[in-house]
Amino acid sequence: MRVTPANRTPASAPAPLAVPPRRRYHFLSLNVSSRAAKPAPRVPNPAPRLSMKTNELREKYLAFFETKGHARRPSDVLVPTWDPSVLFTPAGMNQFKDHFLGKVKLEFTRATTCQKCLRTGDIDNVGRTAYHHTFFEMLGNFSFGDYFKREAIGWAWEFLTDKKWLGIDPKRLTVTVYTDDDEAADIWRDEIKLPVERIERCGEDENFWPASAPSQGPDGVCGPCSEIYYHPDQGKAVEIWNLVFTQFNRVGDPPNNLRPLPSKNIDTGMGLERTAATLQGVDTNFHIDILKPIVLAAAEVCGVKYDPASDNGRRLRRITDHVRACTMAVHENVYPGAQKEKYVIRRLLRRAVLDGHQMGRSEPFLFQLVPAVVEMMKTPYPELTETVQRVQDVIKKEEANFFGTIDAGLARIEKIFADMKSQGRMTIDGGEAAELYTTFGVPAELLETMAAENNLAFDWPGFRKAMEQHGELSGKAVHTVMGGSGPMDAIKKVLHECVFLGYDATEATAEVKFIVAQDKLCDHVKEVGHQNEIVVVLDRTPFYGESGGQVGDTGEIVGEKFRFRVADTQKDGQIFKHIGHLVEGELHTGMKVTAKVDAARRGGIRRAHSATHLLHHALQKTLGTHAQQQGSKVEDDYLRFDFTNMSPVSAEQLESIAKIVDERVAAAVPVKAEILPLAEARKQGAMMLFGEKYPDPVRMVAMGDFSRELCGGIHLSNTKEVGAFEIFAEEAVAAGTRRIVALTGEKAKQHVGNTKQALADAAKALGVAEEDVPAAAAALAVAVRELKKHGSAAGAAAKPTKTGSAATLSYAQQKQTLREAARALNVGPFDVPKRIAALLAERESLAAQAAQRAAAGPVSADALLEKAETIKHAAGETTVVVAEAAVGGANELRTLIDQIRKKTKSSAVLLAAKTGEDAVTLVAGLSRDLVDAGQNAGNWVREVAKIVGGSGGGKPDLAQAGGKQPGKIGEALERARANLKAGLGAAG
RNA sequence: GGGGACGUAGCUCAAUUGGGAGAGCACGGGCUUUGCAAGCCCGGGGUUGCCGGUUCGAUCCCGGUCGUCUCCA
Repeated sequence: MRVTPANRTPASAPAPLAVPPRRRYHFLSLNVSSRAAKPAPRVPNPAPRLSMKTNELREKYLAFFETKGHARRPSDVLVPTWDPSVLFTPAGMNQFKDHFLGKVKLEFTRATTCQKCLRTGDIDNVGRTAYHHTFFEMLGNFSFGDYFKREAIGWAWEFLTDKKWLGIDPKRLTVTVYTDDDEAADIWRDEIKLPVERIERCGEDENFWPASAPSQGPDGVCGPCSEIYYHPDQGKAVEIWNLVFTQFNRVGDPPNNLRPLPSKNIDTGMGLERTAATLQGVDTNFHIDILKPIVLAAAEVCGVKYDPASDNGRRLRRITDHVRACTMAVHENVYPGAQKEKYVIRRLLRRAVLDGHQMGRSEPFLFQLVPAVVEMMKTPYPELTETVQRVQDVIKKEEANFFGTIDAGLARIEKIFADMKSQGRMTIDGGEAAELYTTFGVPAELLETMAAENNLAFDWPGFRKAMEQHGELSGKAVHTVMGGSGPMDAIKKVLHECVFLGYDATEATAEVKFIVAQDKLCDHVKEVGHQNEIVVVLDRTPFYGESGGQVGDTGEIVGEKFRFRVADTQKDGQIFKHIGHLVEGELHTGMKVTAKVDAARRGGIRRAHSATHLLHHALQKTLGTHAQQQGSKVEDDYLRFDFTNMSPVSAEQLESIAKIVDERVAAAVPVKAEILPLAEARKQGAMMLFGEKYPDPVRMVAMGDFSRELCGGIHLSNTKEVGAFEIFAEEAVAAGTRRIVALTGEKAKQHVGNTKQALADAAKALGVAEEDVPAAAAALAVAVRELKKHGSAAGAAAKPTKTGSAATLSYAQQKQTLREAARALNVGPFDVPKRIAALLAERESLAAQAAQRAAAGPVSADALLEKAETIKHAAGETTVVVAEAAVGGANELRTLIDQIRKKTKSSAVLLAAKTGEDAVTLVAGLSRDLVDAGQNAGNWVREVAKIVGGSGGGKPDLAQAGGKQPGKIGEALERARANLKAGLGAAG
């Protein structure tokens, strides 16, 4: 007889419905096929809501806690850029960190959420097990110093078992509590009336948060927890809800290191997919109502049938999980990339692509699943529907990139595997793995998986070492900047910070605190060799140290009888390093000095930096909010700005961007910087830049009401001071990232002048109106090409017609015209006049040569054959042509030789041409029979070339040579005849 | 910013120590066929990304540059 929860005897010990064995994760073995073949036996009292939809569960949870006075809050973003401690939101409590710590004013003390989460800790299990995901949703209810264990436990039980809510049979549930937590255990036993044998006490590694906190730490807020398990008809129990009671502050190591918190908190987490799976009676999360359709869509796109127990079944589940994670992340503007959260997304995407590749896909397919994901997820997250196209574009592009290298990468991998087999090696070399990764972008984790499938080990230490070397090699140029760790560490221990005065001043008095020369701390220096740089550290400084993309200041530090030229300023933590050379006198620590920043250069930097913010604003306005900053470099009236955009920015868009910036400059808007709490800045809508770790409080730079950015840089006081703004270039830096280079102030004005000048010069050289420059330039290039190829150009002499309508072009048009001309000539814009001059000269000289040849008359094979002589030798009879031919180059000589060969049975031809004032080209050809007889065209022509001061060689049947003395062609040809006859042993 | 790979016909790719730039597909024309599918014959199409160096001679070697991919910072 089957034992079901309903007919077990609670009295027997050990309790048949015991809490499952302790494990960090609980999941069912995925044994779907046998289950499918044999329907689950009837349960006497099946759960009444066996078919509850996931969306219904999510809504019920939130609604239930609303009835208990909770504020329903939206999910926080998947990638919380405001929280530098995590890459992705790992749990529901993350957005309430400050609430728990009492750092923010509480507008509510009870909250409930359904949070989008992403974890990669168990990524290898995804698809293989029933319950592992990367992306998942977590339901939770939270108390910030409000209710505690009694309510948390009571409400959890009510929600799970009450017929109005989930209505789960109480007999299917068991719980665990922390070993010391009598309070929780008593509530379960006395108030919930749960039999004691269904309450298990567990140690700190399982029922404490963070795990093992009491003995091992970390210090900080922590507490015991209580987990609720669901016992299905078959298989293992599932942990569906974890109630965390944060009631302690851990200080130091035991004993007596857990201090009670004045206000105790509740933090609970219920896995949405996992609970849905139990309620829907399916044995893997991937078969619930919001995931199964994606699995099936993946199967269709991949052209396979979904067989849950097969390899492909596992691959399809992994694809389902990963494409859902990627969709949600890309929707939030987290694109696949090389670092941090971007790399995580890239890895997920590539893993899924590899799965598809193994099922026979060779073109992007994941992007086709985006609509299916959105369809399943749009009820709780309707905003997903607005970005489907962009998300698909991004995913497709990344897929295409990887498909582009995957074949080369896989070919290499196969070769490695084959080599290893033949050599009997069992471990993938770390160096090879690193090369594969750095060249083809095959993530090491992927290679490791593939190696395992071939029963090969993976050399992780070797891989890491190789990557370290790669990193050193790549970073070498950067790291040669002086100031090793030794002296700087010592300085930081003594001097914690250096007061920065540069926001308000470019000059200040200060005291020399440290001098570093030759990587050693010095009390004084007097070098004037200027070989190695010296670092000076002051107690206060107006010099800006390079950070946030803004370059370091330059200038001078002067004092009594000395002058130190600052070539660069770097920031090491809070210490400013003035790097440069002593150009006069001696420098001692303790000296009173005056630090003077190069104010003109600083002015240019300020213009460029404020312009950067205007540009960012204009980009977002023109291209959309996805055009977010990816990095920038701000120098003296020069800026580089990288941002997210999938395609090149069109000329029209660039014009619009420039126009917006110009308008903002003309509007003369004040620029204000203020220090305020991070949370407040976020509330005011400040733009957070990727990858930057913001301190709290932060500095926010605002321009009017349109731009708010967190920025430590130095800005203008009014946008009008930017002066001129000129976009210099737009280019790609990486897939999905574009770069705009722009100039401000003087440099922008100069650039405008240069552009106008270059176009004017080009027009003058070509003798056409400015607007006709691109066409004329293209025609010129074609003419030169024709001349080179055919020795004559029909249209070469025809000058482009000069249009009388010299309509003055606007500057934007001039810029565009010059760019078109540059593209036609394949050079940079400012090289256009130079290139045109070079082409004109080349056309001139080619035309002259052509004219010379034309005067000498046409050269034909027949004409040459008329002058041929026939010689008899041991092997037969050969037609010999040794002559000068007035042609343009080796190609034409070869053509003549070919023609002679076709017209004769056996031939030996050596032709010479004067191909320049002091250049001779010789080509020799022998017919097959002569080659077979041991003759060699290479030797023949080489000997002859010596006479005209050159050398040569080639293949036995055709060879060429060159020389420098056209005057000796006649002599050379004599020798050629003589040598040939001698070689053939001719009778004469 | 640095390391690596790649860049050849419209597309996919070849081209032995440096020695005459090719194939397949696509395209155009013709033939065969009632038509289709297909087959056969012929043909057009190239700045070997660009600039420079070495060399008698560079797709090939070297330097630089641009573009794409990739990794590191």
